[in-house]
Amino acid sequence: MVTLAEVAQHAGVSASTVSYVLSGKRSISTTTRRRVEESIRKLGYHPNAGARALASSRSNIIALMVPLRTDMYVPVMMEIAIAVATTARTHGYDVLLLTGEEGPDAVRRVTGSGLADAMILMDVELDDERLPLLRATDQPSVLIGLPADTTGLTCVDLDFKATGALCVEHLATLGHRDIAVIGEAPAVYERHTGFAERTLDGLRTRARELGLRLLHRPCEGGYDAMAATLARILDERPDTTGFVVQNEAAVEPLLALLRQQGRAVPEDVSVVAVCPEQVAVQASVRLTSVAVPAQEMGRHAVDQLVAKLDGRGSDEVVLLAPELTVRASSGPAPVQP
Amino acid sequence: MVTLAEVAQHAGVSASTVSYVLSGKRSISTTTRRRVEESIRKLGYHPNAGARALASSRSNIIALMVPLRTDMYVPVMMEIAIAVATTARTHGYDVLLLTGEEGPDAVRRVTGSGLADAMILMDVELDDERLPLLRATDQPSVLIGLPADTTGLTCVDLDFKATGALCVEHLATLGHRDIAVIGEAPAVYERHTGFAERTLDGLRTRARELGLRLLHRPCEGGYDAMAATLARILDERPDTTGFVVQNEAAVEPLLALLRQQGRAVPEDVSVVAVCPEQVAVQASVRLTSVAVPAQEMGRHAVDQLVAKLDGRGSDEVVLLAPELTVRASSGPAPVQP
DNA sequence: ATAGGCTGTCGAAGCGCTTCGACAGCCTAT
DNA sequence: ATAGGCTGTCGAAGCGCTTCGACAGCCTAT
Repeated sequence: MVTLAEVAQHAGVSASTVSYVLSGKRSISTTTRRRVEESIRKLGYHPNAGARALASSRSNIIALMVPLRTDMYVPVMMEIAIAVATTARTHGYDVLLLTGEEGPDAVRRVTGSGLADAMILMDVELDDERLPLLRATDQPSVLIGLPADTTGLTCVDLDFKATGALCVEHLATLGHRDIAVIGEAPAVYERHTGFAERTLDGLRTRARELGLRLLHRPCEGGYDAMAATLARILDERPDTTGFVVQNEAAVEPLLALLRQQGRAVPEDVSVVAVCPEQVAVQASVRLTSVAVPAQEMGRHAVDQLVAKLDGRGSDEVVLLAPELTVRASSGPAPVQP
Repeated sequence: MVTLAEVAQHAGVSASTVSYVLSGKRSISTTTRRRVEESIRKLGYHPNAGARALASSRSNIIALMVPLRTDMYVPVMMEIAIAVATTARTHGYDVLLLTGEEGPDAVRRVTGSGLADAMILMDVELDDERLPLLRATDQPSVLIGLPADTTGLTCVDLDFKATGALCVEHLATLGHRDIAVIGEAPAVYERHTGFAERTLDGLRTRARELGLRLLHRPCEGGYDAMAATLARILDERPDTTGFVVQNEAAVEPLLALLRQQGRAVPEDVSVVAVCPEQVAVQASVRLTSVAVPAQEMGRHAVDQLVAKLDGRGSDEVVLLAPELTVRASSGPAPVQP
């Protein structure tokens, strides 16, 4: 492995000069800089990460904690993770992948060992046990998701309350009066993952304001669960003409069931989904949807974190505004017979 | 931050003694060890990662290169990534997440800087430009996937040729004579990702051996593309009764289309999928399928890598045997009218 | 003409570990 | 009784960087 000393010797300068060329922290004459850069290139020099971390007490690494479960919103997670890795690189940072498995210990380990300079936490629960640790340390962190108490924390998330409101508004505008919400699996609500409850809050609040009737039913993914849920909904509210689906795994089963029962989309019933763009576009009916802006969330989280690391930026909660894209699954409510 | 020197002072021993307690590389008396461990616990000591890496020239980090594209086999990728992270932790390693974006430069950077001790590469293409670099360096690596030339490389993958053969055999046993393969998107074949071609090879070879007629059509995901592909297949081979689907995004559209055309599954046509378990189970018909053993691949790759890092293990290609699970989508071929 | 201030470069110290050689003190074999 | 070999511990060197203080050499303002 090539060292900085070797580069210095090759260029005929001192080690510190090479270091300053690399960091730009002191001015270096153009001729010297050129010579050093040439030597770096010729020798194929890469600064030793450990030495650099030790000397500067900066690892240039961002830790990303992803949920261990692989059963839910996986595409969104993956998209965020990749956006984080890509954006981090543009700022000169690498990304360390941690699973939620270690829990709070992971936070202690990372902050204690200087493995990473900062952390991004995904899938934060309303009352997450890692939060006190984050507040206690001076290592910057950003949450993707919104816990119950955000004091002293920086968070990025989609504005799920506004998302819920937006879905209801869209259906209301089209004349739908009875709306059913196909929610996430019951387990999601039990874990108190904030986004599900916030969406529901937005849906309910706006529905009340607009005088609509709203029915909410959690639903496991898959065909059988969806069939049971749909049957129940149509028993309870036969006049339902608008559906809001938040569970990706329920989207295609719902469409299949509606088709099977002779309910045409969008002529008889309208469907609005909260899901990644790809799911909306590839579904058997192109879905009117609010996209979860996974890439933007990942990018934003890193930008925030880097700002903090540079001494800029501060604690704040950023809620990204939802955007509803109208596609082929929603239309005017059928005229009452 | 607590340092090793502070622990040493607290325990009343020298720094090297603490180091040896931590590493176990020299014998330490039980009393001393207890005392040191107690001090470590009390002070909440975590070894500084940079200092350790510098002194030992070992970072205890494994780099994982994931593909940048987020448009394909995402759940599989994510499952592998999480299995890698989890397994690595059990061996005391952390995982650095790299996207394919940097290409070969990422390999140079990692090996040159000592950022990681070893690498795992996912989504390796048949003639990947990173391979020469891997062969040239003495840093251990494992590929998930199978390039054209595996000399000097360690690879882990599902045996896709056997997978193809297994699907054909299953349908043949049930009496199907005309089989159609819904393949991956054309772009996948153009990129020469090995697995698609190897599956096809297995399908064709076994079909020939068993005297079956086989039609292969690449297919983009989604409903419209699937509709066009299916129409074409049924025009060309109206007697087709067996389908093998490799593209996850085509599964549900295919089932919907078959239903729509009045072809019952499995009474009229049988469907076998190559996809993650979850997709097979949650589909509108529970699918007979060969699962891609993502977790096992990730775990195996790490185990191999750690063996190499410990001086055990050697270059070899491990192909995991496919397993076909019979579910509700396949049955005896219909009796000829 | 000269003081004072830049600009560019160097040398040395230090970051927090690991690891090597040394050796004190004991045990065992003769 | 004594040589030789363990066992357990220490001190020092070194890993490859960053960063601080020092200062030579020049320029500019008076």
